[in-house]
Amino acid sequence: MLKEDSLSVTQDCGDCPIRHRAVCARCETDELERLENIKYYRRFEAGQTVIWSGDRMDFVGSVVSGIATLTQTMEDGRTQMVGLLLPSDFVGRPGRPTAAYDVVATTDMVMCCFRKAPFEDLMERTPHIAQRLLQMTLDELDAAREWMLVLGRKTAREKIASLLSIIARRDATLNLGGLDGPVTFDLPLTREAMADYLGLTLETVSRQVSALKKDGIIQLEGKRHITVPDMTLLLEEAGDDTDGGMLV
Amino acid sequence: MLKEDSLSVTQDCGDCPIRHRAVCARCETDELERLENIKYYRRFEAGQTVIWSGDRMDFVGSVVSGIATLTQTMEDGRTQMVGLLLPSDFVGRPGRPTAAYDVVATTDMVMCCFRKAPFEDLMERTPHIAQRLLQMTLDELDAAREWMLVLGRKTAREKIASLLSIIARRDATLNLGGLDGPVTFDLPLTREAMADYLGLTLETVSRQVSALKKDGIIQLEGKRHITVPDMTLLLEEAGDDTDGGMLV
DNA sequence: GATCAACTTTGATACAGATCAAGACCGGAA
DNA sequence: TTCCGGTCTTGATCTGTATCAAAGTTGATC
Repeated sequence: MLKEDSLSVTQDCGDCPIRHRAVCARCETDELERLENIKYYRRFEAGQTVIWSGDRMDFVGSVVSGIATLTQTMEDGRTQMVGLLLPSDFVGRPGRPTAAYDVVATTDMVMCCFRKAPFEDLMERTPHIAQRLLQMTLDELDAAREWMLVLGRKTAREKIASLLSIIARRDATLNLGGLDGPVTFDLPLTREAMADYLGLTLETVSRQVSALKKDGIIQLEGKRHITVPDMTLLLEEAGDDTDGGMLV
Repeated sequence: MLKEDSLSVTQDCGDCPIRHRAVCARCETDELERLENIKYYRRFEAGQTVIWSGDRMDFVGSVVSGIATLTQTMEDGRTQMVGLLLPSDFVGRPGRPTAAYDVVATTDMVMCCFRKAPFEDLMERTPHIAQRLLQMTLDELDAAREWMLVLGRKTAREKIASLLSIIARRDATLNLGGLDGPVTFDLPLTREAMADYLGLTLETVSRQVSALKKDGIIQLEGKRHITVPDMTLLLEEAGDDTDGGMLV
């Protein structure tokens, strides 16, 4: 089974993205077996906390379905989301005993977990796992840096447009591709969560979403269901370069 | 030579941090030799551009001395610094042909470079290099996420204090330790570069630096030489948790 | 020692987004 | 059906930072 170094998320084996992301055909079959042996699933409900910052964390894993957020909070309560975990994203850090961020499920979610110690052992003996994780981590780093530009230099309207673009893009590539025609998706975040991701207040988020709607850049059905008639218009609002350079 | 898996930067072999960072005693000696063979040095003057975003990049490397910045620029000129490269920091991305950011030397700088293709070959055959790079990249990712909190949720004054803390800390650990007594260092950045890092204007940076000086949190000698009489006061201004959790 | 360019500081004013406040909407429970 | 809590929208006002403008400082060069 699994004889290609595939980057895609759900082909063949629908249950466990990490197998596609972290291992490849060059790994020995019995290493795959071992990975299989230390794997287990955890199920979370919307709103449930996966782990608190500072807590002991004895597993790593990846999101199978649903969405989680990575957030940091200051003593006075100011909150910044530092990552949005969509299906296939990796969670946890080999070589560190405690969690650095709060991880919260924002929708019902399933994670595929590996006990950390055996996973680290395995990583030690299976070079391509570390190489695969390195690529994934570099991608996350690029995404984080992309987000630094959003947080530091973009206006509220541009921030909203950037966030919607990212969600639309991820949604489109995970499900039925095509960013050419109209794109439709459900917002997996509350206005407050969007605000925490964008470094804004929830009122500002609400106002800017309304403004984008009024200007015809997006269509709203209810509060969460969004249609983007023309993605290029949205990307223009986001202030991005016209190429498809955006990550996440 | 080099018989420990050392994380420190300049012991034993003063000329090339990457040897300490990316390799370790478990690697074969002849792999070390090969690493040695594909290595070369490049020297940059203050203000010189190492590479432009989008350009072909056929090397990876690390900073030996001096400081460089990683920046992103929007079409209209808005600029966000997404990384500060201090001695021992790694530059470049194995597995990607072009640079994703502008890299500019802000002081005279020396880099130790490796041609990318041979380096990737070597990485393929020497597992601990990928493992080492993974750890370094995870550290960078944490630093980027820490910075997202700064950009998204901190006030101008807190931003300045955060930046000064990071520079003071890096300076202290690279040179003569001790964050207990007063800490003295030279700012390696112009007010404009600080602004680009913090998502502010240079005028605001100037005002807030003056304010911190007036309040006795820092002392200024000339425009660039800074003394922090009491680091705990500065960290308080930065709004950080009291523990030493800050990264970079 | 004078000149010049780059960098920095300081002041006056404008504005984007925060804050405070009030309702509107919507789904679930009784 | 009504109530209720959570979520979202909208309005009025305030404020931190940007913007525009001018002058001060420093160090290099002639």
